[in-house]
Amino acid sequence: MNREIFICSNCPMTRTMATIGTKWKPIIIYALGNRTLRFGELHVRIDTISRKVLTDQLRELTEDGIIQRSPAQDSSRKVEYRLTEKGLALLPIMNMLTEWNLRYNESEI
Amino acid sequence: MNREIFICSNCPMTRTMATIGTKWKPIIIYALGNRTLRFGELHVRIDTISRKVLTDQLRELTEDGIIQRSPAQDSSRKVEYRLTEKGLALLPIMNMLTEWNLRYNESEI
DNA sequence: AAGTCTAGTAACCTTTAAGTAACCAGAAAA
DNA sequence: TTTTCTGGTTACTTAAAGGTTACTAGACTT
Repeated sequence: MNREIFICSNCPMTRTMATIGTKWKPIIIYALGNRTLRFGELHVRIDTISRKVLTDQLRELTEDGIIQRSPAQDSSRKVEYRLTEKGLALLPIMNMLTEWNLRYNESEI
Repeated sequence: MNREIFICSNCPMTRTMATIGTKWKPIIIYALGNRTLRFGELHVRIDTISRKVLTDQLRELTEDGIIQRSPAQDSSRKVEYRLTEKGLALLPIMNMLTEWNLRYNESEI
């Protein structure tokens, strides 16, 4: 009965990657930070993403409860996005990832 | 001169994702943890990955300095892998990610 | 010697996330 | 009225990560 072997096929890391492990979600989360931004503002900041993909990813992040979409206060056609509490809890982790990368992959000696 | 706009197309998060943002790397790092494992042991733990992809990703992680590959001490044909200091620095961040996921996506109320 | 183990490798295929281009409709501005 | 803005949507394509299958060679075991 060797059930002690750690099986990672459905381990916490695998499940976590299934939720946020796409190319653009971490970048969108990072770009939002603790600001509230309109679609267009996000698109300017992440200027290499297509509007299609940005739309798709924003919708998924909204459905997953990581960001919140609401009409902009000064306009009915503009919408704005911001991180929810759930999303904000991710931010420091994202920041730590970038610090790790800065330190280990980008520092010049 | 509006250079204050934060452009994320080559921001820290984008660069970080370029280095570790693939399907299997975070999972491999998590599965290794602070252990030293042989190829076959890793494969048992991540049992849904193909040997081809495991080999590929292990080689990239080795080239990136995140893991270290060395002959096993008790055998010349077996090789073992472990996280480097650089890789170990990632581990707590990975753990935090899974804790986040556990708390926000998997908790039953 | 034959069979098994070990960590791959090669050739090719599949999947799907991401990308391209064109279009849309309502609201707002000129 | 026309044009621009805004946040999409649609139809299709592309790229590449990941997967499948078969094979390899040396080391080890029977």
